[in-house]
Amino acid sequence: MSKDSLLPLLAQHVLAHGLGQASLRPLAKAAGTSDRMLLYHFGTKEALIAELLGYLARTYAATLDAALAGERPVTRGQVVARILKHARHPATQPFTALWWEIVAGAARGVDSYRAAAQAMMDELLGWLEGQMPAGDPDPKGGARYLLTLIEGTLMLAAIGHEGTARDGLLASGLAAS
Amino acid sequence: MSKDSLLPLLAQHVLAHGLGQASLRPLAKAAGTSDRMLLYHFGTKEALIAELLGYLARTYAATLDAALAGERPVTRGQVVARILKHARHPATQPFTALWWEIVAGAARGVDSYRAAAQAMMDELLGWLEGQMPAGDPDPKGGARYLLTLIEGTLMLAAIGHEGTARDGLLASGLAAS
DNA sequence: AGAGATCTGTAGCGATTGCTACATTGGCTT
DNA sequence: AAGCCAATGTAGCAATCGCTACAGATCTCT
Repeated sequence: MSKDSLLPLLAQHVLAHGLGQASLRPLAKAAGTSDRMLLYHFGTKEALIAELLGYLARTYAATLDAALAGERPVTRGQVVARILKHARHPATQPFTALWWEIVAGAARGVDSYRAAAQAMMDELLGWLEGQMPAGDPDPKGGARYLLTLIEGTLMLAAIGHEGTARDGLLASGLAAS
Repeated sequence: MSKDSLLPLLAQHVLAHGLGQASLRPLAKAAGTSDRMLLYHFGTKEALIAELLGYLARTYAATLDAALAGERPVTRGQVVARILKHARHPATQPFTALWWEIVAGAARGVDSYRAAAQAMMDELLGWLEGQMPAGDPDPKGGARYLLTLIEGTLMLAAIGHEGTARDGLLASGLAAS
């Protein structure tokens, strides 16, 4: 059992139970090994979390590529709608919950959290830029504008303000339902 | 030493060190008392955190009212600029870091976190509605739109993507520098 | 003044934390 | 066959966790 085969199992555990409550023994149990072996492989819990965050970022990138393929949208609203549909998909929900934990860690200045958060946002931003409508007057700025709106929407939804988020999007003129 | 006099000291400690790492003995030390007494007053750590979150929400509301008073802006961009200036103020930074922890808890479904997050967003939304420019065509929807944009901007800034956030705002047409 | 309620310190419990020392296994090389 | 080295289990350490039992202290009301 190597690092690489451990990481998916560890990721599954933190997706289900959160990063904050993740301690070595439960993690080991979920991965079918012992705390002793986790430290043997990763050296330190901190290093384990850092590698795990990296793995999650790579997984997120792969998920984005796979789930969001398709022909290029015609309007900005369609771009937003596609992302939101993906983010709200039940299978994505555990990841969304974890995302805010990563943001919290990044906001506190923890390097590995910040790196993972940036990597994921870079990935999403790249996808957005590539999906901007063909005749868009400002694809680069527009992608950043949409990213900002999307993340604000997801945050409001995360705390139970989905109504506010919906009305905000409606008033944006993007007319995503 | 009563609950009410304890809460500000406890709040100061979690603002400095985060909610996740807050355990009874350090909290008690910061408040000049003992873990024994914290449990005497609040019954349970969970109840303590819940009351603390309520206190933080009330404090946030008071801070907003105090810091953001002034004549009504003329453009939506000025509304956004005023909020962002407040959020970026050094004195607000510890609260901003804590905010994402609250969001993470709310996203995981913890009731007290969700209640506090909603209360704070209600407060901010109310302030925004009251500050929308006089002739605004859609003050209610516009306030929600601005709230979404603002929170997205703050999130990107929290993870070190301030450049992306700035470009997104520029492309929004609100022209907040 | 005496009785009861309120407040607070001391000590400790059982569980969990990250991590380590030591011993053992097993396969590979020579 | 001998020896070496990576892999793994067992046991335990000191620290911390939330919480509780017990004993004084202090205060209030009659």
